[in-house]
Amino acid sequence: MELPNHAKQLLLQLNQQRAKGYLCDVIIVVENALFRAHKNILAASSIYFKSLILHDNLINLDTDMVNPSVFRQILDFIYTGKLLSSDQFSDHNFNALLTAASYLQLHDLAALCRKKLKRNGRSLLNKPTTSTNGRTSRNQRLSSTPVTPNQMSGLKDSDKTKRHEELLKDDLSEDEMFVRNAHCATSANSLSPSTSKNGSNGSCGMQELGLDLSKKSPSGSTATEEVSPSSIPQESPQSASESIANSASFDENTNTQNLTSGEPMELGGGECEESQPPPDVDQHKSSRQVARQRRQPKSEGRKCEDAERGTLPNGVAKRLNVAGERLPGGGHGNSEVSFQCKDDEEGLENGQEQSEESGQSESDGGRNSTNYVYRQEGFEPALGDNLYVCIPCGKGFPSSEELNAHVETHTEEELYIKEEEDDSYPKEDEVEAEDLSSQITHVHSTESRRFSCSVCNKSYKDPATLRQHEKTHWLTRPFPCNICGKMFTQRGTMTRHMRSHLGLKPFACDECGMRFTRQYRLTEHMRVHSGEKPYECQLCGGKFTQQRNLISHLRMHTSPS
DNA sequence: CTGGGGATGGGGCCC
DNA sequence: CGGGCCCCATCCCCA
Repeated sequence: MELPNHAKQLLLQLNQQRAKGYLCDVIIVVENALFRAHKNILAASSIYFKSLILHDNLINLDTDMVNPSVFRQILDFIYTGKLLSSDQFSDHNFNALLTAASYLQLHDLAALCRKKLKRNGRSLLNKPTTSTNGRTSRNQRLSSTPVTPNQMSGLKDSDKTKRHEELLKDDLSEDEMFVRNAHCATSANSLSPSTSKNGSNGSCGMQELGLDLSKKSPSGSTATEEVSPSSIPQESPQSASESIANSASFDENTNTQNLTSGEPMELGGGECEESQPPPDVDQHKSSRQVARQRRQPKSEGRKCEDAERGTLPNGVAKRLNVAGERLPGGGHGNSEVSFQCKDDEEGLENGQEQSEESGQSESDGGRNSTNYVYRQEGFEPALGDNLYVCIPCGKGFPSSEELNAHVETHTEEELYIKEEEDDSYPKEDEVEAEDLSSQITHVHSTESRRFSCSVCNKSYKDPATLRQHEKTHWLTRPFPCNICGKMFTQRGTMTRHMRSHLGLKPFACDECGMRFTRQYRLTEHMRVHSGEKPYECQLCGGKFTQQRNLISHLRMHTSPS
């Protein structure tokens, strides 16, 4: 007994899920575009994907072998078994597809392309011929003898680059080359409004953000062989899928990115430059790093636990639910959408309240749980595209910038939160922490701090800093994360947050190759190698490499136990 | 099993 | 806008 359409229906469902980001657990980065997908599907389609996604949730494909538009077609093919017929399927397109399919070891697709090219009478796949300019088409040569990623990675960089250049020349039409560049430029502009405002300078936005995708998940097959610490994403599959799904959810709601099936999420630019080989850090790998590699799965589980307990960043936790609620098209209610950890027994039926409350109380002490507007909270059908809502007046705005501008038109009295019960600055734990910190550092002199906050009386040296501080009292957070939607008061914090989404760690340790999202972390880390312990406990003489550990230690001294 | 220490990640915020 | 520091939270190791 066999259901005739079972496989077809299954694929259909999976493709729909992909379009909505449901249960997607891997991000594929192609140039500046992000694609979400399901690991199982990719693994079932290609040995190459299978090996890549085994250790990584963020895959960065070699941009010389595949470009975003081609990869979109490929992804569609993987999920549907069909190559959409359209005018765009020129021979050039099939060549590009063939190259990419070979690179990704999608043998069926490669065979289809070869067949199509052969049918068009232009295929030189099986019998290399001389092209009009007398050159042998290296693309076709490659296609007939697919280069496995391992083979490719075995090439010297120079050879690889050369080969890529050859492939590019042969595979991509002038138009495609143009599109690639234009794509880069436009996506730099499609970065968050704030970033795009700064212009792209002809480079892709990632670099402006300090986001180096190639460093995160190097192209080629390195991930298939040995997983360097840097290639292990910090993001659990769970959080990755949350991010993607959540991103999709409000993309669909806000039409800001207008995702369609397989359409790349315009992250806001990527590197136009050729992907760089990963730094060879394996031989420097410390035992600790190896240990960390080992425990990575556990830390993923930990994030699941965090989600359960609502200790994930509030925006993430919240969108986890919102994504389920607000997906358009009906039929995708909460019951169908589940981004829970697989071992989550408790479920998220009441998870929205949990994540909203506990999630925020964790990181923000609960202070902003009622103060700040999240886009989803402001999302009402009546608001249309004006999803950035000002709480005091209820007006909606299409962008954070406009909301920001609007907020500034309010008077201070309107803007500041009159919550006497919560405005006991500093809070108790802050006082305690300050007591501890005061044992290490001295209190700032207030003499030169002429500019004081009218809300909490904190004083600052210059008006700009005061203004920056005052924004922390605002009702809104003007800088949303493009991936999870979490809002931030400072753009820099949001940018930093984005790095954690993407597992981007631009700051590498020269000693062991370990990578960090922040320079300061690297500085901190370097003391591990130098053995420097500049922080000394005045009570017991204990020395520490990090100030925070000294503070933690001091807490041990001062605690009643 | 427990507590302390080492190390790391993420957010807030000031400079 | 980046750097730096503070906070909290967490993990792992080890005594």
